[in-house]
Amino acid sequence: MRKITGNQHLIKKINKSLVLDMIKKQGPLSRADVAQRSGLNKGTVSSLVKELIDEEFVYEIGQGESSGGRRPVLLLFNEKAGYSIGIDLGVHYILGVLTDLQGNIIKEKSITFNDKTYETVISLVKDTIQYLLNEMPDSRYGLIGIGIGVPGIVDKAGNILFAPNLSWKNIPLKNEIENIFHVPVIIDNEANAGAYGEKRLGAGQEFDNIIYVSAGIGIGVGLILKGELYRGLNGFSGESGHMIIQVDGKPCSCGSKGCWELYASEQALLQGAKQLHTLPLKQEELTLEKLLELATKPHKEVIQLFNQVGSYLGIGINNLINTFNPQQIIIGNRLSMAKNWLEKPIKQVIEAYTLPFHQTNLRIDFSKLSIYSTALGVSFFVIENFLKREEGAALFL
Amino acid sequence: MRKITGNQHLIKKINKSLVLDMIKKQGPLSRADVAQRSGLNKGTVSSLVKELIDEEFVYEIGQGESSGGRRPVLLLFNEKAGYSIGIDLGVHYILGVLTDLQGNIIKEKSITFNDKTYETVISLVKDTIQYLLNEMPDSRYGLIGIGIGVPGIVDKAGNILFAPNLSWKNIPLKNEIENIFHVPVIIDNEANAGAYGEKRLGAGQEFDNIIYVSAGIGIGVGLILKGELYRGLNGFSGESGHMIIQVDGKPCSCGSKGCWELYASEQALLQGAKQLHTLPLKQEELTLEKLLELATKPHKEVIQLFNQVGSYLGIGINNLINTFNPQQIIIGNRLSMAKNWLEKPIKQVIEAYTLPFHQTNLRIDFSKLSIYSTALGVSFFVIENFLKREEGAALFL
DNA sequence: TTTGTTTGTCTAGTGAATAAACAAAGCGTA
DNA sequence: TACGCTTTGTTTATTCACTAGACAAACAAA
Repeated sequence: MRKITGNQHLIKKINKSLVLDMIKKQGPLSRADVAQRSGLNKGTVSSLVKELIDEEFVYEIGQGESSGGRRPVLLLFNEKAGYSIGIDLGVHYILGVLTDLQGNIIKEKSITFNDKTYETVISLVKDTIQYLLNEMPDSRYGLIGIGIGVPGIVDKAGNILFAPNLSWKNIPLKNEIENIFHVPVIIDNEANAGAYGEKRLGAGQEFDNIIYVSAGIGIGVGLILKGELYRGLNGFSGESGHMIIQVDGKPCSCGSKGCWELYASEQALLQGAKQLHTLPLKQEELTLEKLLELATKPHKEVIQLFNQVGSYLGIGINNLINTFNPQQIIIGNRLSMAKNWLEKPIKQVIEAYTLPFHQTNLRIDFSKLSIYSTALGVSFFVIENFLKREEGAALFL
Repeated sequence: MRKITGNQHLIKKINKSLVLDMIKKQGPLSRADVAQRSGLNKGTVSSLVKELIDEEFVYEIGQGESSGGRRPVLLLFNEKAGYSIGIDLGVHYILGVLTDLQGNIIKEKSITFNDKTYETVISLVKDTIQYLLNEMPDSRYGLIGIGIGVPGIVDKAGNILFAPNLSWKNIPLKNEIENIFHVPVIIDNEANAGAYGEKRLGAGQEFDNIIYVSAGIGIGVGLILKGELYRGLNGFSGESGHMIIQVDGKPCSCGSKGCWELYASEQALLQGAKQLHTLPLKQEELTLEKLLELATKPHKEVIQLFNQVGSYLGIGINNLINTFNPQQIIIGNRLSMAKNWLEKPIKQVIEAYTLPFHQTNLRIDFSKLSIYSTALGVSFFVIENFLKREEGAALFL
């Protein structure tokens, strides 16, 4: 049993990481700015900045305006010191992004697939990574890692335990990718990644208690609590799609009945559409995209369908709000494309049902990163992991 | 904007608190034991222990057995260095405990009341505190604080915003008690307190991700995530009793419909009992205690009633498990008295409905502290708060 | 008795932070 | 233009907490 003990090295890590974080998020700043804002001594800041410059995480961009004295030397985070790759592995598509250390997309590549066998898909993933790798500019640290978001249950060792919509089981994905590319690989659930993406780069940057609702074929949830992703005991948190909202309701493939995602997902929408006989579509043409087209026409019954799905989304979100008292709900993944028809019913349900105290200071937003939430999220996992290792932990944010 | 910076003071605080914690939980230990287990240098431990002895948090109990060399001096946590008072303010009762710093109950007092007006009840609370205060032994630090758990929504400033079952609104309880007794006062929701009590002193000591289900007149939930109590943005988390498990179900006094607690609480049980016309009880005699008596006879229909409530409890717990992936569920508050009839249906529902991955390494337990969960929980809040401050905190601004 | 081990203290040294002095570079005004 | 005042960033001396290692005391076993 080893406990964490305090020593000077820990202090330095904390402070160095604080300084870097400040330059990263609030830059350009002078050394004096950093000292003043952090409360650290000027000398301390100087010495920490010197190290950061040596490591090429920070550089000087020249002098700023004087306010009556010597002109400051402005410092900027060197977002081009290394690059990260994030892969959103969906049920029908792969979206890969190459990002710099600030999370800016340098290059992206997306493909769709129909053959879901593991061999086929994983080969496409490798191709995508290789393609992005070829496009990567030279830099001090090169490729710092690869992140992959998957639609399924992932354990903390990076194995996909179960991905129902891909029909995959027990896949040691992290090992496989690490063995090929020889960089750290992070595998996480698509909803967790999306939540983190929105928190760090998207709609949730100002908030610390966020529930990200990934409404796609099913529903997954990513929880940002106290500013950090909450993963649960084994990393399986967020399977709220299988929350029962209707006792003895529709049977679900998970073995339960009345699960939320049976009423509020893309699948629920398409099921509902099948029952409509007034649609100018063949059964095999039924897609979310087509329904969105119809809704814009506008097609009354389709809009009503969206509204109904929105109401059910609101029911589950109500449950989550009463339990978590979050500051923000972010709705992401494919259904967020239907914002125009979902937003109102969701908000109506919450206004009517959710406890009044839990509604104060609460925001309901839609994804800001749209299709990039997950890919950027995993990419940012990799970046933070890298900076932590290089710098020492970002203990306090 | 002030950030937390690292300095030597922080190191010392971390290490000192580590040493104290170790002696507290694993004592009696020698200085050498502490050094070896913590990884700290022997000299460092010696100097920290010297301070702790000066502050009377630790004392030497004499020599232990030698294992072939000089005999060790054994150290023990001085749990009598101060005392804390915890009050469980229920809907019909007040339970007060005086505890030492280890959470042992030195004295307790409970009363019941029917007049729920604030003035009456608060006067009883004050009497209870005063009674316990009179019983308190002399000690270095005396009364270190008072904690009060209440059945309602409490904000982070210690105001009771809303306690439906007491018909209270906007009560600045913390201020009022502090002004009388002049010690730090902590007010929290009854479920949060119960969760913390079980985590630190009861059934949850070994686990870090726990959901405590306080099943009383209504249902509240206390969340222990990553070993810490999660309170949400404003401190309102855990109102899962108002999770909708039946869309368009029974109307709830909160304005919503189909809330969990309408089907799975003490109130639900009594409602159900009212419908039974075969009971040898008058309407006004209907209480949980009477029903428990009947169940032991055994009375078939009453047992069935308990089973039904258990099943519904299982439904909501299923929802929480799928969302949180906890390691342990603890069922507490009054309904835990019905363990014999509730445990089986709860476990059956979970086995049948909850995702299999979420069931591995999951425990379903009942409260170990029984009626003391909440009172001990708030008392322990006070203790931890005190120890944090005494050991040179001032970390957070 | 002797030898080796364990405990706990003491001393010297290290690393990181702070305070304060200082040099460099600018502005403003007489 | 000259001088004083500000602001920036570096340097130096000091403080503080921890570590390593020496050491004395206390003990078991041979």
